[in-house]
Parts: sequence; C-alpha cells; structure tokens
Amino acid sequence: MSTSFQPLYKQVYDVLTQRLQEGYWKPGDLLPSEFALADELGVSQGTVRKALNQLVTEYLLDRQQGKGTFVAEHTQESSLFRFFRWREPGGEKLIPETTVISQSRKSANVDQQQKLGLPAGAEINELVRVRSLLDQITLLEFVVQPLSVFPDIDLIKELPNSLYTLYQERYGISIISARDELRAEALPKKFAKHLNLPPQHPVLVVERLSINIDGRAVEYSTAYCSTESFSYVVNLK
Amino acid sequence: MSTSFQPLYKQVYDVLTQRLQEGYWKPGDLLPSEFALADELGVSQGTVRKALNQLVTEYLLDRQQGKGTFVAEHTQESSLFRFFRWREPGGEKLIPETTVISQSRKSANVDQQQKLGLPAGAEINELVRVRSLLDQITLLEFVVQPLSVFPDIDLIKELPNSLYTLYQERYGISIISARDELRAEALPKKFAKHLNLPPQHPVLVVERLSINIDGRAVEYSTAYCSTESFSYVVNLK
DNA sequence: CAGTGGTCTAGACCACCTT
DNA sequence: AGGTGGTCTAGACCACTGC
Repeated sequence: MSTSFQPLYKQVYDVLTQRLQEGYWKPGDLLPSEFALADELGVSQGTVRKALNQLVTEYLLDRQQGKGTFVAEHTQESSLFRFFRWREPGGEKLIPETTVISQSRKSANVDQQQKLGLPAGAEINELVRVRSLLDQITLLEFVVQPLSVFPDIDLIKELPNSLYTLYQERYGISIISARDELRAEALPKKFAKHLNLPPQHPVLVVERLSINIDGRAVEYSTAYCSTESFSYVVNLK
Repeated sequence: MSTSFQPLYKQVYDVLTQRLQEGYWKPGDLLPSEFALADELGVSQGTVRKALNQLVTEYLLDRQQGKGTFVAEHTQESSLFRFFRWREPGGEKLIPETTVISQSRKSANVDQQQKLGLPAGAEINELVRVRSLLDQITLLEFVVQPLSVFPDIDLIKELPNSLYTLYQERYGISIISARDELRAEALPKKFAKHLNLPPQHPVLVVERLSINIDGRAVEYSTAYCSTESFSYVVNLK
C-alpha cells in the first residue's frame, strides 16, 4: 500500500481520509461495512476498525450499531457547538441569531493573504454580520472568505445561520478545527453603534482561522464581542 | 466484576482510574505489564490494552515501547502547555516567570464557595502573583486554594513556577482539565500598577476552574491579562 | 431474518529497552 | 536473551437495526 513503513491501520486511515477529502464519500453517506473495506484493502476487519474508530474520535465519521458508518455532517448540534463557545454565566448553551450587515468582494490585504496562504492579489469576500444571544447584540463579526475556495459566495442572497453547513453542502468544505486567538481591546468608534456599546468600551476580540479537512486554513474571521452578559468558555483537556 | 452491565474494558478502565485516584499508583510509577494486569483482573490482554490506551488519550498514563506503562507526571513540558495558552503573535510557546505578591488565609466568599463546592465558612488560601512573558509583565493572577484540599499551603515559603506540579507532588492532586471563562473588562484602578497599564485599559479576564482526577473543582483562579504583546490561543477540535 | 457495529479472546510477530 | 508495548489477524458472540 506504500513503500515507506507505516502501520497498516495508519495506511488504511490515510486512504479513508483521502477519500473523504476528495469527496469520494460525502457528508451523510453510508460507508461500506468493516468487512467490505477490509476485503477491498486487503487487511483484516480489526485493522479497518481501528482506522474507522480513529476517524470517529476526530468527528469525521459517525458509527451507529446496526446501521453502519456514516460521514459526519455539520448540521448536527453537537458538531456546531464544538466551535461556538459562547455561554451564559450559568454555563448553558446558546443559539445565536444572525443578521448580515454587508458583503463585498475585494482584494485580500497582506494580513489576510498571509493568514490564509493566498497569493498577492487574491480575491476574497468580506462578510460583516451581527450575532445576538437571547436578543442581546453580542458579536460583530468580519468573515473573510477566499473566492478561490468559495466561488461566487458573494452572490448568495440568503446566508444560513451556520456558515460551516453552507461550506459543507455547497462547497464540499468540512471544517474540522479552528484556531482562536483572543485579546481585549477598546471598541473602535466606528463599530460602537453595531454593538450598542460606547466607544472605547472593552471588548473581547476573537480572531479565528478555520481549518478544512485537508489542513488548509479556508476562512479567517475577526469578531468584536461584548462580554457584558455572556462569556467565551473553553474546556482544556 | 460488577453486576450492572458495563463492557469489560470499561470495568477495567474504572478499576485503573480508581487506583490512580486513590494514589495506589502515583505519578511516575511503573504499572504492571498488560499480561500481569490481565491475569490479575481475569480478562484478556487485549481488553486491558484498550483500557490503558484510553487512559493514555486522557493524559493519565504514558506508555513507552520496551519500557512499560507509567503514571503521567505534570512535570513534563507537554503537560504544562496543555493548560498554559499564552502565545506570541507568531504562535510560539512561552514560558512564564512568576513573582508572588501576597498570600493570605481567609474565609471563602459566597462566589468562591459556590464555584469550588465548599461549605459556608470554609477556609481558603488566596495567592496573588504576577507572571511575565519575555520580561513583560502580562498576567495578574488571584489563585484560590481551599485549605481542605491543600492543607497548610499558606505556610509554604517557596512556591514553584508551576502550581500544578506542587499540587501533584505534595498533595496528590492531579489536574486533568480546566474550564476557562473569558471576558474583556476595564482594568480596575487598584490593579493598574501591577500590570504597567493605565487604569481602565482593556484587559482579558480569565476565570479558571481546575479539575482534579476525581472530577472535583479544586482550584479557582482569576487572571487580569494584558494582551498588548501576547494572546490567549486555543485550538478547537 | 440477515447485516451491521461492539466486545472479547487467543495467538502471532515485530520493535524497542534493559541486562 | 527476556520483557515490554505495538501491530495484525482470525474467530466468536452479542446488541441493535431494518426488512
């Protein structure tokens, strides 16, 4: 299966991952059974199982006893809340409501080129939106989407609440991880009206790089967040 | 091994976890081999292996081919940086230097009682310290330690840079996870001098609950952080 | 009922470490 | 050489699903 040494289960894992990346299997699809995969790849069922279970821990697959193994979908609640870290003081999960402010096609600036690994002059779509939690305006978000990754995304009229679902269904992009960088800043005057806060008020700035299944950074967003009523909560394990 | 149904490997996992909690095996100890454990518990070696590997993914054990299986220690770099999320803009890891400002025994206030699950009137040690990154003062930290968990910790003269190591070596407390709650605030005037920032400057406030191997919250800390030069960085998976 | 994943076992061989 | 964990296989039985 490969000349350089790799454990068999790792080689199987790589084959499966590649098929997921290529879209050979798409989100929601039913995979062949363990025995069918084992036969096809020339290994034992236990070896296939080990690779499959690894992909389950990475949220790429979903296995259901008696039914089969499916490609994970982002439409599941559990998957959404992995990346949405806002919580009430009580710790309860929250569902955001989203309003689009503007959307425009432009050339990526140097920072955006660097963060997203884009060539000079690359085009992006910049989406500006406001998100509310329990009817309180909390986040002002600037989302940068390379048009090379999301062709014509600037032409879409009705954006869903969850962009990741759109990425997956329309562009075959499955976000598997995100890198958040947080700092505190004084709210810039020009953003104040959107957040219902006075200028210079302290806000939490969350810069996020979203990573596709193939390891590429495909989206870059910056959010200015009021933390008057809600907090960014994360569990370190 | 138990009357209610549990998979064998889960029962083995529970036995091993309990022994770790009780201190039957201590950090750094060498565990018996897979076959020895399998004999003792009356299951096959593969079943023990499954439980052991689960504990490795939870950072409770460390396995080395040819040597054996060891109880994980917090003194390892990898373990420390799991919980220390401060990074340079470049993304490089940073080692903090720490200076103790004060330490005092007092009664837990209501908030502290609630967060740590303490009875009314419980005594705590409050440790105040300043931490620097690359010689820049960055964090002002208030650490709350219940004396019921850490007896006489207020009497220790020389605190190490890493409290978690102290907890493990001296009190048998192994921190396995932490829950961070982040918000932005204006720097209170009384803290300004410690952080070399003007009062009202935006700071990142990080409230942390540290969780012991038995699931109890055993430490509660609040940090006021300058994000002028460094950021709190987290990878969501 | 057949097909799926979940668990458990037993045994083989390998790679690594220590003596 | 002997002991450890790492990999791989083959086969058994169970629990759940859907026809």
